[in-house]
Amino acid sequence: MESSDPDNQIQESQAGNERDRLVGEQRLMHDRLTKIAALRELGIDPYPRSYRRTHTTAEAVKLLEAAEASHDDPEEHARTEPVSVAGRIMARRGMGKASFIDLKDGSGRIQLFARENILGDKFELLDLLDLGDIVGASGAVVRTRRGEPSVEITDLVVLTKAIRPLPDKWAGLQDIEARTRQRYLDLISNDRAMRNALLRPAIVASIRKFMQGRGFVEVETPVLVPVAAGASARPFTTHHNTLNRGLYLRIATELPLKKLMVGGIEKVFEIGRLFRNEGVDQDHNPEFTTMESYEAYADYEDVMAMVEQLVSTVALETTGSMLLKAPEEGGPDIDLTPPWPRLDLRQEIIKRTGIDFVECDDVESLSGAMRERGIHVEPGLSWARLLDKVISSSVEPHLIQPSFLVDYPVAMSPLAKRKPGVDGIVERFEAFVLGHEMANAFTELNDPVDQRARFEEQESMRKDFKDDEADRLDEDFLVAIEHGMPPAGGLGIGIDRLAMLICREESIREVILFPQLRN
RNA sequence: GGCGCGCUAGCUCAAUGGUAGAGCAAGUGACUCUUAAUCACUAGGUUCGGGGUUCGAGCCCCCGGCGCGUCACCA
Repeated sequence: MESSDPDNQIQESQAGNERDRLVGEQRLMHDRLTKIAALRELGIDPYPRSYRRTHTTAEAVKLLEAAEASHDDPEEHARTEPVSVAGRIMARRGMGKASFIDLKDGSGRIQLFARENILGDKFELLDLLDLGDIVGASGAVVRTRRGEPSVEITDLVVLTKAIRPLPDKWAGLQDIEARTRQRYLDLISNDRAMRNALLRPAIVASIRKFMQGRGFVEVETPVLVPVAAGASARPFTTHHNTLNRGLYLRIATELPLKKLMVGGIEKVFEIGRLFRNEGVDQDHNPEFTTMESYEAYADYEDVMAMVEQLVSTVALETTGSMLLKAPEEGGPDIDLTPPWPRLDLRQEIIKRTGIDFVECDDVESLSGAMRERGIHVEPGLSWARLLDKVISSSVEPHLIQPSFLVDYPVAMSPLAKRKPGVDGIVERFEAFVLGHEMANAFTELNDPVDQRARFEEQESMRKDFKDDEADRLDEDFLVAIEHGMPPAGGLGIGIDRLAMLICREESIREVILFPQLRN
């Protein structure tokens, strides 16, 4: 470091002055950039193009355990063949002529044990390393006196110098805004964030496997659509320049999938992103993921059986159990083992509120009954929207263990088939766990004349109640089913909600890597 | 959108209206089995932004920004 060249000394002191002028994060970055320059001075590239590792950290630990298991001389310590590992420096404990480094990779962590007498000149490299840097290290895996599996390193390679510091090594990143805006820091420093990030794709893979195992064909249908139909929601709008026409982002995949039913794909499903131009809160994100499936010749009883099998199987595959233990923050254990109770919607509403929607069959009587029971009534809502409110405020919160609400009023369900022999009721169910709706399904309406009438009713609701979330008439779809859609059972299941359940997270933000923030 | 809460060092958090602090991270030094290493020293602040009240504001008031919670709606 010291130099007899006076110019050099002046430069060094100027550099020192420059450092003194810098404050906070600027100085932290300056120090790291200075180390990068020093590495280059030594002919070391701080960003080499690749590194050949022989073992992940988890594999290295396993290797040591195997060596110890086949080791017969208790006097001598087990020692593996040399390995090469790579990862991010998470902590460092310097001991003068020895140093301990915690290295983290995608599989776990391992300690690096650096000793000057073994590493030689390379020991000085440690002075140029920082927490957050990515390095490669090689050497035999041994166990230290304190029992920690460690790579006793003979070689150390800088793979990436970081120029910004990591979050607090103990507390991690706490601020929810920073955790979502800079999810990479969350993933590095919070184990639960990484667990969730990996659990969700495992859930999706498991769903796909389940559906494919039952002979369902996965398809992709358009995100950009001329009519945002198939559900009750406000759509996002966009514009195609060359075609010079307005388009919507889809709010459901239901109608195109049913067109494929007409076409003869008898078991079909799609896992995809939907977009709804509505609020952001603990369990709503404007873009979210669903799995929708349609099975020809099945009815909603078949679908109910499939849903309880699907959800319990996915939980078993991804967590090893159908029993979801309560998280540390508290809450009930959840048992997903089938069968789940089937609860008649009408009876459940009566049980919780005393309101019988068969008697309160118009807006006046229903809103009156709601007001009597202290349920806030927004003026100008349709009967269907009012009843939906009764259900979500008075029934859903009680559905903690998995259960099905069964048989909905036709006014709430424009795409579901009427239940034979029961006036005003359709064959529809929703699945609930922890008070959240997980799935919505019905025996699909395939009578084209009735379907057209239902759409027209929705259109008039849009006008009469200024309900811009009412479902929309899709002429192309009606023409399709006028050619004959087989009887079918359909399902929509919220992947984000399912991920929340299996991750035992209360907020949708914890299972979406980059959720929408407010404003 | 209404209401409530929050925003202080890179990170995690303190601070009766009265000199803005600690731990981690950083820098210097000591240390060859540590693991939230330890020990000594050093540096690091537009207290989210703007206005106001006050002798004096991180703290009280007003306006704005961002976030969270809650109410309403969608899965």
